[in-house]
Amino acid sequence: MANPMYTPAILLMGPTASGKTAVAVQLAATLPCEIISVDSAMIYKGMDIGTAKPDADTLKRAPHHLIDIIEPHESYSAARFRDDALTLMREITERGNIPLLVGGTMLYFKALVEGLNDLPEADVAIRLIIETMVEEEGWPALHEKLRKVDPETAARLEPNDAQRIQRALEIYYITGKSMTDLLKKPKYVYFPYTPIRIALVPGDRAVLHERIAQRFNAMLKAGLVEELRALRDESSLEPDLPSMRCVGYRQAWDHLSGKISLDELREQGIAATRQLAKRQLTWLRAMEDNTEFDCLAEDIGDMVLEYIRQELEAQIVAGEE
RNA sequence: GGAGGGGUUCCCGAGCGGUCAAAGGGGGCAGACUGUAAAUCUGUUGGCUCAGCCUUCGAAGGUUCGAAUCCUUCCCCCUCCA
Repeated sequence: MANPMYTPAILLMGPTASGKTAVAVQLAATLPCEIISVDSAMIYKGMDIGTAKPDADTLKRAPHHLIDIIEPHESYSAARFRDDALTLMREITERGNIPLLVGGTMLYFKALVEGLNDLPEADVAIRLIIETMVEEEGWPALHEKLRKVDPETAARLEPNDAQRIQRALEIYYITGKSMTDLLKKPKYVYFPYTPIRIALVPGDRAVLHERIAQRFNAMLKAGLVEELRALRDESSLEPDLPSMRCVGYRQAWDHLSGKISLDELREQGIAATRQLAKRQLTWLRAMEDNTEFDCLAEDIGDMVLEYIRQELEAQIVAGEE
């Protein structure tokens, strides 16, 4: 079916609690597509409640790729996502289906479509060394070190931006080259698809905030704290793991450690979710070529479906010319 | 009924005669973002015709050149003794 010149892929983006899953499931029920999750939290096995993972029944009706692919003590990356997603997209297309990428991790979308430069992957040993240096000297000192080997990157990073300073130093220690130099090399963008980009955006932020609060309360009722307790019991987890820094789990961890009360967990968890949604909206505003839909609209699913149908038709027409 | 403590900008909370539109934190808002991204970081946060002016520190008076800061009365809240 697929015209090799115009292989469509649907990108469905939106902040947390915008109802992406519901729309995706509706699309999957109607169109010949397969869902790929674009979500840096749903990748973790056993983290179901706090990540608002679709339930077993939904997953049965509308299977999602890239959910439950690693353990909470493991880590993932934008680069791995890109590889995984491209592999899946090829398989899906070969089956005659359309890849439907759904999620809120905008860096993953960006890495997928725009590609990544050739940079070394994370190195645990080197990060450990850098962390030892931090304990002795602090981040501003490391920022100074970075300035000596990569002044351009140092100039654009704040002396407190621990994560990015660590990454820039890591790149230098592994390759002997500055991040600046490596980013200057042209990247080879492989993305043989014509994307249909859809952004689900709330027309009224206050309503989204209300939804977020209700959903977080529901998560607590559903046993978020117990879920985390069980995870901690069965494997040795640390609070600084990427999985344990996910919204909700981080606060639940503090609660289990006795640092905060249940009410504080509720309040802080809701606030952290709102802040996440805001950052996601900032990403969406910065991205060009998205077609926006008000995720609070009643018939949002139908509207998106209709739009996709039109776009697919337009692609076919364009392909025949 | 008696003895104390307190009411501060959206919230918590510092200030205790001028340098206070008022520290700090939270929240909000805006932004950044290349292998941790649900992460990490930055800016901003009374109003306006904006290098100035106006309105804020429970309420109303008063002292003073000048008060969120001192005095008086009143209204709330908390603790203790009855």
